[in-house]
Amino acid sequence: MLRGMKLGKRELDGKIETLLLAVLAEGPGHGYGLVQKLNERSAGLLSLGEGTVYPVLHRMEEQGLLTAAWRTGDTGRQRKVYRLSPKGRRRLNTQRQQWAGLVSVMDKIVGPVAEGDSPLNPRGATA
Amino acid sequence: MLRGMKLGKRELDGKIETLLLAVLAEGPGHGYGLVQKLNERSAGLLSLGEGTVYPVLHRMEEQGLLTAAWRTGDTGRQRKVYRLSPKGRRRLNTQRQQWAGLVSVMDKIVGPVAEGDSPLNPRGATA
DNA sequence: CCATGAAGCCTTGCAGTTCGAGGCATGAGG
DNA sequence: CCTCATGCCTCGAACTGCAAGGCTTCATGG
Repeated sequence: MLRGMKLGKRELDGKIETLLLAVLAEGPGHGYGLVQKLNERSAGLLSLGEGTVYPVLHRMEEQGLLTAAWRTGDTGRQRKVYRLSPKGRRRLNTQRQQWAGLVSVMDKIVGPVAEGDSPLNPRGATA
Repeated sequence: MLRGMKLGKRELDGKIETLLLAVLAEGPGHGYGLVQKLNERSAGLLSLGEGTVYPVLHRMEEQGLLTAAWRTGDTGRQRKVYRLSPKGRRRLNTQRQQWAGLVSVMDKIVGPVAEGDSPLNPRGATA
């Protein structure tokens, strides 16, 4: 099977924050779990390491987008559970708009992304 | 008219190369003109400076994606005219795929960009 | 003649981001 | 005891956009 190409190294630049905000908007979560959730949902296109995500979470907490609390999970293990703050929710909105803006620009200049033209389903691979 | 918010500072990260490839795929052009073309076509969302674009062009030329030639334009002025190389054309393809991949990931996790939800046409502004 | 502004090109330094490598601790299962 | 998965963290390298600044030529107006 023609494996979908992974995203380029810097393809994600600036988007990880948005992704985290979106996932946390569905409910609280801890770092390690968030990494897995993102990687799984991306259907193989993403393979983030923890070393990539943790600094982002710290930055976001520092900016007041997130609140963190230590919780003892089901396993009796200590986890740092992050929760979206009101400010974070607002940020998610503006991030969504900026993303829409980028899509708009790319559509105009690079051309729209055709249906079924994603790496998951490249043209000519399906017959 | 309700002006659409400009893109965030780093929103473009990594995409300028793609934009340039796409524009040059339509025909050769020189730096200064390319900057204007991009800014105009973006309908106000982009406002790139030359200091941003020139280094990218140099990098791309160095990588063999572009070929450059000094030409005397209509005004009798010297211009450095860039032209897409075969390698550049291939790169454009992979860039398009990666972009499609990113769109796919963002769709899955952040949610799809609704029609007319771009900063150019925000919801609730159109009647 | 001189000033101004637009067309054109360029470089340098700063700041922000991802990523890989690496390190530390706990609990479960062999 | 050892190893693997969970779970957290930090550091340095590499890349990128951006602002600021500088250079030259041509056309226009005073």
